[in-house]
This record gives sequence, C-alpha cells and structure tokens, in this order.
Amino acid sequence: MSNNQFRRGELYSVINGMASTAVARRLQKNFRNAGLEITIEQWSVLYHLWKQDCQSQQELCNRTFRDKPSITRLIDNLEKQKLVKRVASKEDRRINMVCLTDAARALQDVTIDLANQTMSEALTGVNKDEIETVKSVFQRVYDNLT
Amino acid sequence: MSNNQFRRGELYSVINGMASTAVARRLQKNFRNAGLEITIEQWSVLYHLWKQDCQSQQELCNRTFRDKPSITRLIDNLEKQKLVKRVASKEDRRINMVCLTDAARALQDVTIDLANQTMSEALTGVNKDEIETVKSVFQRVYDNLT
DNA sequence: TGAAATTAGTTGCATAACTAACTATATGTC
DNA sequence: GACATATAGTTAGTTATGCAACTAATTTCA
Repeated sequence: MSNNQFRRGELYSVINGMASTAVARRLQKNFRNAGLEITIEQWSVLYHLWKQDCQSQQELCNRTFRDKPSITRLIDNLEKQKLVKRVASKEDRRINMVCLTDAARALQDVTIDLANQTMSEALTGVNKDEIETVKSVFQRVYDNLT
Repeated sequence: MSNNQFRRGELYSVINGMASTAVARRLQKNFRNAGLEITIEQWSVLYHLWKQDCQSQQELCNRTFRDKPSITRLIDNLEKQKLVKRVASKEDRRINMVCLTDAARALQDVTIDLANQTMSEALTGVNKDEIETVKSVFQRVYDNLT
C-alpha cells in the first residue's frame, strides 16, 4: 500500500469524524442552552422548510441528504412537537406536503442566529477562500458518488 | 441577518450532510458488496487498532472522536463478532485494553484497500492542495470547538 | 490514613441512521 | 380497461449517537 493511499484512508476518518461531529455537538449544545428542545437533525429539516414552505417528504429527502425512513421519523417527531403538519396533496394522494406551523416559524430567526454564531466560532481563523475550497470539494465528492 | 452569515448556516448543512454521508454510504456499500459484515463505525475503531494494537477504550474515544458510551457499545459489538477482546490492565484495574484477534488482523488489508478505493473515487478531480486545505480547515474547526 | 475528587467504563433512555419489506397511489403499455 | 411498473411513504429490526446517572478503581491532599 502506498503512503499516499494510506493518507486517503486517514482522510476518510478526518472528514467523517472530527469536524462535523464537533460542530454538530456544539450547535446542539447551543440550542439546549437557549432552551430550545429541537435536535440539529430536526433543525436541518426546518431550515429547508424556512427556505421554502410545504415540501413533499421526497423533496426533503433530496435536500437534506437523508433516506425516506429517516425523513418519515423526523417528520413524526416534528409533528409530535407541533412544528410541522402533514397535508395530503390534492393532485397526488401518495404525497404528504410538509408545512410549517406558526411555532416553527417563530424559531427561524433565533435558531439561524445560533447556527451562524456557532459556525463563526467554528470557522475562526479560516478565511473565505478556504471555506470556498471546502464547499467546492464537498460538492465534487458528492457528485462523484451519486 | 447579513448575507454572509446566512451562507455560514448553509455551510453547516453542507459540511454535516452532503459529502460525509455520501462517502460513508459508499464505503458501507463497498464493504457489503465484498461480503464484509462490519459497519464503517466498527471499521474506524479497527483502523486505529491496526495502527497500534491494545489501546484503552479512552484512547479509542480520543482517536475516533467518539464519547465513552459509543465506544463501549462499539467494542461490545466487535467483541460479539470476535474481532476484538477486552483485556483487563494489570497496572490499573479500571482500564480495559482492547486488542485485535487474528480474525480482525485478517481484515486489515482488504478493508483498507476498499477504503482507499472509495476515497480515490470520491476525490476524483480534487487535487492535493485542496485535500490539504480541507484537512487543515477541519483541524482548525475541531481545535476551535474543543 | 482517610475522605474527596478524578478517571475508566457501563447502563438506561431518547433520537437518528440504514436496509429490507411493505401499502397505497399513479403511470404506462398492450 | 387491465396488468406491470414506478413512485411516495410507512414499518420493523439492527446499529450508532448523545446525555445523564451510575459503579468501581485510583489519585490527591489535608
């Protein structure tokens, strides 16, 4: 095995463990400290609904990079907390449109502020070019594998 | 909220969802296609034991960026599959040294090859400088938050 | 030396992930 | 129109994660 290849295995560990876990934990902690009961996974669904309300579960799967059972259960839990409602589509009765409640709309500004603060903290000492490189690399990695 | 801040929230979604999920799924699929029954999380523990055998659970926590209960259960499952053994330390009876079995040693080459192939596939079109930038950014993000 | 604090690991509980198998609705084709 | 196929979503079973609370062993220090 070449040294270069071994570094790639190592890179896998780095990408999948270190930074994303640390950011996720910090954001979750910041939500909790602010008295917010939502998980970051639930937040990531709400994030896409704030950008565009009333999406089908399949659209949320595509946008959050999750599979269908994961979205089913995230929506189950969000519905229990009265943050979203499933509304049967009239055009296609297979489809549930997932729509925000007023309670969820009230969370938008405060939670996005917390996410921005968390990311600012995480990205201290990282410049814009480096951020653009990370985004671009991740986009290519995703495209290479899907 | 400034436009720049909003992009940071977006970056969070990108980092935590897109690339790492895609790589993890592909690697898991490649393991399964090769008839290997281990999960990528179990593999990541084995990876550190291949680098250095017989580490305490706490050392594995630090190296894999997982908390203690996660490691306890990963080791439980690896022990069920007879890939590791817990060996009580003689110097400090609180400590379990986690050691590889022959069965686990036999998995090293084939699984690391699969990981390298998967990463090569994922990183097609990404040059060395960009990889170094990603690693460096992730290291700083981790340091900023811990 | 003996009580307090620290460290290593486990257990319980909740949420989330993936796979496979399932139901129900819609579409396409003969 | 009817049967095959595809699509949207759910359910079941296993693994993994995070947090809090716990036990047991070790260290600190008064």
